[in-house]
Formats: sequence, structure tokens, C-alpha cells
Amino acid sequence: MQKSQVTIKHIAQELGIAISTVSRALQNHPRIGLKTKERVFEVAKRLNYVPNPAAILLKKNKTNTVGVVFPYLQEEFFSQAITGIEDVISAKGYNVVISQSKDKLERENRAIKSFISSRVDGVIASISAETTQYYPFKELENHGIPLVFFDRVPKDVAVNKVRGNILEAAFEATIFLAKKGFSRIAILNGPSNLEISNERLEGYWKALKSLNLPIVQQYIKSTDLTKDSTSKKMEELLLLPEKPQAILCFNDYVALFAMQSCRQNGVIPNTDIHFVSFANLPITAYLDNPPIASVEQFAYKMGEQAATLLLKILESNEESEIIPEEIIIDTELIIH
Amino acid sequence: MQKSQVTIKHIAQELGIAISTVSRALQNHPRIGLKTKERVFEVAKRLNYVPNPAAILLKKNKTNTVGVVFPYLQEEFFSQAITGIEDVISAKGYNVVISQSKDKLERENRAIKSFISSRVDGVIASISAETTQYYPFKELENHGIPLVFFDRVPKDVAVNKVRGNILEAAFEATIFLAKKGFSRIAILNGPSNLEISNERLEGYWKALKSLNLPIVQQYIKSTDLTKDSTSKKMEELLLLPEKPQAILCFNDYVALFAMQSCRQNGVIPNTDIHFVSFANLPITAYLDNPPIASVEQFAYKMGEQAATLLLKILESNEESEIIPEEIIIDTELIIH
DNA sequence: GAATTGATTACAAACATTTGCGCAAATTTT
DNA sequence: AAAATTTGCGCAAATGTTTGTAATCAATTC
Repeated sequence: MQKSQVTIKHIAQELGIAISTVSRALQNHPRIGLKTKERVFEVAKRLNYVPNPAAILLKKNKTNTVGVVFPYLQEEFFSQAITGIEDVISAKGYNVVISQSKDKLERENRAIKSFISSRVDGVIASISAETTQYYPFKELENHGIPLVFFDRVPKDVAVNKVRGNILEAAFEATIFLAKKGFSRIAILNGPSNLEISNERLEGYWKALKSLNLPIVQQYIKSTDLTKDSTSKKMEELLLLPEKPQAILCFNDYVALFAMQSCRQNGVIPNTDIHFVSFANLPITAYLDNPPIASVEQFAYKMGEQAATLLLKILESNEESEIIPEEIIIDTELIIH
Repeated sequence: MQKSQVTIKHIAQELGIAISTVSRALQNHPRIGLKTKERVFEVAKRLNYVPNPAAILLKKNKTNTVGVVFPYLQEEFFSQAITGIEDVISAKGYNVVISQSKDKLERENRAIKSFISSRVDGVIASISAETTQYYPFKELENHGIPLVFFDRVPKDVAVNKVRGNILEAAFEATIFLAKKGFSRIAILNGPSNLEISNERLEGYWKALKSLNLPIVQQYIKSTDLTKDSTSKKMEELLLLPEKPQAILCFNDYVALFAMQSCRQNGVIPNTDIHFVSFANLPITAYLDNPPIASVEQFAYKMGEQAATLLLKILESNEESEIIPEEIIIDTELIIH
């Protein structure tokens, strides 16, 4: 019930031994005798001793903490990934601190600054929809903090990345729609600063080409992932003389927004216009007319992989120059 | 670009002044001359100096961090609350570390242990569906860490609480259903260890009594909030000789599970059986047949209030004995 | 019996920062 | 001009822990 922190000094005093002996005893150091260790542990437990992380950090210069900054915690894709990260990280005795950027650059930068000043050992990040510059992340590098990008990775930068095989997934999804008999296939893509947007587009292109279908510029739209922007782009598609028969959406949220926009314009989603999306969120299971298919990206597994990669870097020899690694997780098209 | 951490010692050396002077200069101490301060700030910026939180913590014994443990980050209700907490907390220069219990006691305890060992200044918690004992939280008290419960507050304990006016909300919602002409109103409640479950029940009772409607035990079910449990209870309701005409659900997820269960049993939700739920999550807006009404609990505002209360405690005189406070936020029944 | 060894434990420095105290120098007051 | 006050800065201790090195003691070896 003691409010003032119990330190190893108190334990040492109580037992009449040296502070260093207590420290080593608690670490199970071989140079400390068994009886001494036992006595130390007994007193430590009785006094409710908790090591002071500040003092340890000061000596070891290691926080055993990794920072995670993702756009939205409530997106099932990210929260599943966080669970994967947490499970791997905490099994190794590390802690996780989580921040959400809400797709805002400013919040993302704040999170990074906070990670630097709290001296996290490493960072896992999924960049915001607004992020076009790699610069803020460069700060982490300057402070020697390892960084692994997750899913939303920046383009043209040699960094550690863990992401799904989006190109392949978009290709398969497009082929799936074509095989269903649709020739007018549109794409409601994400912002072009995200590499994963470009990959979707490439997969979509490749599929159309392989099917000898024309690439129609009006069928290619990109949104900033907000509801407003998505509805607007969807309405543009609806106003075309030849409405698309099917639409490939950046993710389930974009699909939800677009489907709602359809309904408001008298078009019945997945009857008049068919949707396929990415992420395969559980909520789509509760819709009466869910997208006809969704690309499962295995967020939990992706999170595990990102955490494993980061830990590997953290536990590798600090000296050794690290070559950025890229891990690509296979996806699976789930037909509803 | 220097990997080795820059300390005030380096700055002092560079300027040929004392370490203490640098420290005070950086803190804008009045006893340090303007020119000295300017020189110190210039060098600090140039060397990319970041204060070492460990050393500061060691001296001040304050982490400027609060811990939050909530059941599920992906539930919009909680993630909105987190945003509210973050906004208030970070405006005061504090940081937030977030943990999710996933409604598991064991994860909740792990989070609390981690909060204690990382020496957070305070904690905001929403207890898991499994939590029946106040005991684990008692540990925080033992270590002198202030605690504010949020929404899911433990019963019969004098602690700081921020919660919605659930009793009133359940009362209103039940009256609303009765006025719609339904007399057979059921309730799919949460587990009874949560005070907010009992409040829902009480509001429901009160309303039925005030309407002179009978209280039918078969219409009162409680689930552990999982999908399986909810479906099972829903099916029990469907098997009753006199099926309920309307159901008051613990939250939107319970409503979603129950509505899906209806559909699987050939009952059309919100046509054959009408639903009202708590939380008013955005996702319900994307359903073709959403619950006919939902209780808006203003999660963001609740989060703000919880954070404000915690900060008040943190910044009050440590000595003064603090009387637990209870803040109740009014709800609003939103008719869809 | 002295020296060597091995097993324990103690001492002290170090980590980066804050802060009370002291000491000049500069400024103001008497 | 001396005294008192203010201003600016340095010294050193303190925070809790780790860790290299030294010290102690008993047991073993020559």
C-alpha cells in the first residue's frame, strides 16, 4: 500500500546487502548465491517492487517499446493488424504504443515526433492518405530508429515494407468480374501517393489487356478515401452514357460509400452494378447486398510479419548495415 | 545525422558553459541571460537535441503518459472515445498509450501490469465483458495511479466514472417502441457484471411499468456480447410462442448479430421484428434495413470528459484525498 | 603454511537531467 | 562610496539501475 516507489535500495537496506547484489539477484546473475537470491525475491515480492523503467532506460538506452502509427484504429483491417503486431511484440517482452493519424499528415507528424521524444526502439507505419513526402519519416532514420512500413508504403523509397500482393489481387479480381460476363469494369481507386493505389491500377490494366478489353479513362477514378469524395466519383460514374456494370473498389469503406451513393441514385448495388472490394471486413457480412467478392488480405498475418521483421532488425547487430527488406503477403479473392 | 544521442552535456561543452546553465536555459529559467539562452537554443537546434525522457522521468518521477484500456479498438464507440481522449490529453502535453482487452480478463490484466511497470501517470479503463472482480484495478491504486472508468464501469465500487445516462436512454427507447404500437418488447442485454447492463434493464422495467405492460421473463435475455451467444439468445426469442415484436439491444453489434440471426431464420429484421440499439455507429447507416432507432451516446464527448477528469486529478494536489467523481452524459434517441 | 583458486558480495562509476546552494559581477540603493 | 540587491552562472548532489572491477572469505593445492 506504500505510495512512494520501492527501489532496489530499499530491498538492499532491508536485507543489509549491497544494491548491486540485489540488482544481480533480480537478474538471476550466476555470481549471486542461491540463498541470497531467494531472500531478495522474497522481499521484492513482499514490498511489491516494480523496476523503474526510467533508470533502466537510462542505463541501457532501450525502451523495449515500438510505436505504431496507422490511419484509423476502427478499420478492422488495421485493428486486426495491430492485434497481430501486439501478439508478436509482447511475446518478446516489448510494448506497443499506438497512434492514429486519421489520414491527416499533421497527426502523423505529431505521432512521429512523440515516438522520437519517447525514444521508442522501432516504428511500424502505414502512411496517411495525405502523405506525399517521405521527409517526416526521415527524422526517425536520423535518430537511428528502425522503421517498417505496413500496407500503405511510400513509393520510390528503399525502406522495409510489408504489404499484400495487390497487383496480383487486382488482376484476379478484374478477371473474376470479366468472367462473370461484365465488360464495362470501372475502378474506384485510392489516392495516387499510395503505392498500393498504383498497384491496383496496374493489376486492373493488366487484366483488361490480357482480356483484350479496352481501357476506358472515364472508368478510372480515384478518391481521397473520404465519403464525400467517393460519392462524388461514384456519381460521375453513374452519369456516364454507358454506366459501368462492375466496379473494383479500393477497400470495403469505399465500396460502402459507393454503394450507398448508388442507392440514393436509384441504382441497386450488386444487382444493377456489381462491386468487388479489398479487405473483406466482417461488417460486409451484415449487409443485405454485400459486394459480390472481396480480396482477403490477411491483416493479422501481415501485422505479425511486420512485427517479426522489426524485431529482427532490432535484435540484429546494430553495427551491420541493414538492407531494406520487402515482404509480400499473398491475398485471396473471397466470393460472397 | 549523428546516431549517438545528443545531450545537454554536449551543448554545454560546445558553448563552454555549465550543464546546469544549459538545462535552465532550455527551460526558459528567468535567471539565465537572454544571450546565453539564444546561444543554447541555437546549438540545441543545430545538434538536433531531443531531451532524454528517461533522465527527466528519473528526476521528476512523471511520465506524462496516460494508459487507456478498452475492449475493442475497432468498435467505433471506443475509437471515437479514444480520439476525444487523445485530443484533450495531447493538448496538455501528455501522451496516450492504448491497449485492447478484446473482452478478455487476461489481456486486461496484462495491460494493467504493463501500465504499472511503465509508470503511466493515470489510467482510463472500460472493463472487459469477463471482468467481475475489481481486484486487478486495485493494483493501480496500490501504486498510487489514478483511475477513471469509462462507460463500462464496475458496480458497487467508489471510483471515478464517466458514463452515459443509460437508464434514461433505455427508458426512452422502450417508450418509443411502445408508442410505435408494440407491446411485446424484448431486451437482448449485456452481461450482468457490467453496471450498464443493469441500467438498461432498469430503464426497460421502469418503462414497461409506467406503461402498465407486463414484464415477461422470457423476453429478457443477456449475452456475453459474442456473436455465438447473441445468435443463440435471439433464436430462443424466435422460438417463443409469442415472438417479440421489438427488441432493445445492448449495442449495435448485438443488434447486427441478432438481425443476421433473424434473417437466417426467415424473419425480416425491422419489418417482422423491430430493433433499437445503443451507440448509433456509422456502419448502421450502410445497412439496407437498419435498426429503427439507436441511442447516440456521444462517445467523443464522453472521451473528452474522461480525459478532463483524469487530468484534473493528475494536476490536483497529490496530497489532498480525492473523492471519486461520477460524470453522467445525456444520450439522445436517434430515429432512423 | 603460503599461495592459488573459486565463489560471493561490495564499491563506485556511469547514464542524462534537475535543482538547491553558493559565488561572483553588475546594478541599484543608502 | 559602501551596502544591499539582483542577475547570471557553476558546483555538486540526487534520481534508480547496471556493470566493471575490487574485495572478502573459504576451500583447495603445492
